[in-house]
Amino acid sequence: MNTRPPESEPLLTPAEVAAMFRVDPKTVTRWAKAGKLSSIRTLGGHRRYRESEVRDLLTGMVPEQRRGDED
Amino acid sequence: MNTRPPESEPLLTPAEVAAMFRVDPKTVTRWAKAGKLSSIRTLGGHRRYRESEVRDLLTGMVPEQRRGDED
DNA sequence: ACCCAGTGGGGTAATTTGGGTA
DNA sequence: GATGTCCAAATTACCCCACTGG
Repeated sequence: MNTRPPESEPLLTPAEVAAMFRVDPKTVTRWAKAGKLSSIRTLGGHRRYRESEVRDLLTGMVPEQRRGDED
Repeated sequence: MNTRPPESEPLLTPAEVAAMFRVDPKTVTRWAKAGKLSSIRTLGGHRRYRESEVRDLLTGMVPEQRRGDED
């Protein structure tokens, strides 16, 4: 059979991302529209999200400001 | 004169394309039926897809597909 | 010829989209 | 401003069984 599987980054469905963040799938869509989260489109127009990016966001590895601790 | 032998472009199975888009293999079949994705047929009737075309579709760099702006 | 994972064809649920609204 | 919800339409996922690919 095909011994050369094409390398592709794992993608997540809107429902999966929503479950990970404990938000409504619609909210995830808004994040994508706002450019806060990059998305890939299926040929039918549905969005898919990069698992690596979502994981980084969940871990708090955002390039934005990191909240410091107060004294 | 062309001294180049006909290089066969790498073909992908429905399952491989489906994995790249994170969709069901049947969905890829629908895309082919709808003409959104060109397909090659085996002598038995199974579909094969061009890897280059699939990659372009994934990247969004396709002349077709006029929808909303990117996210 | 047998095995069996994958595919085609069909039908039916489930999810997603987009807009408007709370 | 950011989320959640309701709605209709579109897209996708899952179910069957018969056939193909190797």
